[in-house]
Amino acid sequence: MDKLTTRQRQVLNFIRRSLQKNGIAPTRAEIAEAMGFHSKNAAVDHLKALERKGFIRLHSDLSRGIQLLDGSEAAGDEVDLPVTTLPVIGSVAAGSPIEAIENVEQQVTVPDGLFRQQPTYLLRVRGDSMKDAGILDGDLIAVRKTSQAQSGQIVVARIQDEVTVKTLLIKRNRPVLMPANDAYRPIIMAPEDLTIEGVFVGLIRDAG
Amino acid sequence: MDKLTTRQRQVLNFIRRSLQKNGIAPTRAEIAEAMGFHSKNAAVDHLKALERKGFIRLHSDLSRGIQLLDGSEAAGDEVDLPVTTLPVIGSVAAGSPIEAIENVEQQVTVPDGLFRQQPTYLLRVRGDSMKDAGILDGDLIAVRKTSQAQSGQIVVARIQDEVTVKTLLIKRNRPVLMPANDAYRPIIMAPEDLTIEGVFVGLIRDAG
DNA sequence: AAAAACACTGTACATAGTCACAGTACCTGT
DNA sequence: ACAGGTACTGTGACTATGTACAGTGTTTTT
Repeated sequence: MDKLTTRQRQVLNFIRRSLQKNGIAPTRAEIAEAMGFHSKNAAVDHLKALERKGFIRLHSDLSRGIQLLDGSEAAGDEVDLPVTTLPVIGSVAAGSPIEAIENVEQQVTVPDGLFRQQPTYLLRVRGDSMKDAGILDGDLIAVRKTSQAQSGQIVVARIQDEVTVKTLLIKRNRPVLMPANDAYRPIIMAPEDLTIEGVFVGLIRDAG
Repeated sequence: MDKLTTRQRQVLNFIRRSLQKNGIAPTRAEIAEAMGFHSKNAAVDHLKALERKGFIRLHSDLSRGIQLLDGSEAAGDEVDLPVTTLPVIGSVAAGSPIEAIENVEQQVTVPDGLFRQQPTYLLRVRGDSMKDAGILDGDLIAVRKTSQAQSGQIVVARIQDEVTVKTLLIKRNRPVLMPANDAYRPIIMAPEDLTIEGVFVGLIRDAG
């Protein structure tokens, strides 16, 4: 589906709102009036563009024959949207599995799809070693559990008994954990000492 | 609500089916054809009866202006978890109210209480002027709408027709909008040129 | 038994609404 | 520099649609 221009989105939103409020699609004239056009044909042009881009379907010679094609239906107002409750992991006790119940600080529910990759758990960040990557002390990061990660990804890693968040780089076959803060040093490791706990897929910050 | 006759129920059901299937109400002629009438006016009579009994509303002189009133859509409205669907505001059109429906890019549902202060809307951040505050290009920030803000808060402000996110400082009774990026300059303003649209209450980032 | 509602047919007309044609202006990518 | 998309204004033809008026016969309610 093609991208819409601002104006086209405005028209689409007006149609959607009309449909929701009145249960009926607007006419060209109504669109023109709502948008401030002096000619109905401005609306016609937009409708053609919306149809060409696959957002609506126009039924020819049919009064108010505008049908929305993009997911959000006219009638179906509230669907039970799928949500997942994720554990928030606070400070991780040395040596314990990261997801151990003891480490669960609270539960936070997030709607599925909030992040393009579905997270497995949330981790409360301690310290500012990743502040230049926009990850601050106290932030919740969404983590997808995996033991695989690629160079360049931000990962949750375990070194011996400590859990840390860093950017993973692979240099000359050796993993390097890069902080995003000049005050910290890269950590160069032997592959066997590094355990990837998961990859960073999103972030939630509460400014209070 | 009065009781319907068998025939009236059939007509109502046809309207409902039509609406569901085509997203648009039928005309008198379509009803007549579907029911086997030889005259449109048979349909008209039924519609009048349905309106009188409170099942539909007819918009006069309006093509396909049949609105269902019975609580068919009320069903399935139950939410087990308190969530709020917030509009995501993309680029804000010059001069338009920030929350204007035309600016809405998408809707995102967040559970109540995810942020300590309940946001009014989400705003997609453009540019990196706040990167040292951990707000990056493309992030969604949660904004609580208010015209009041205190020195030190991160605010969504409007200067003439432009909307921007900055830290608000009040110095010698003059508002200063501070970026969090050395490449940008503080904006010192006359109080009357500054409109506070809301305050920053949280942030959501999708790392994809 | 009469009134009122139900369930239609049939004609006619005004208006609501779509859509084609013509034209202006701006902006963007090649 | 040019083609094509975007974003409109303006006119007018033609069609779709709603609705009034005038009937016919049947069933239900009072």
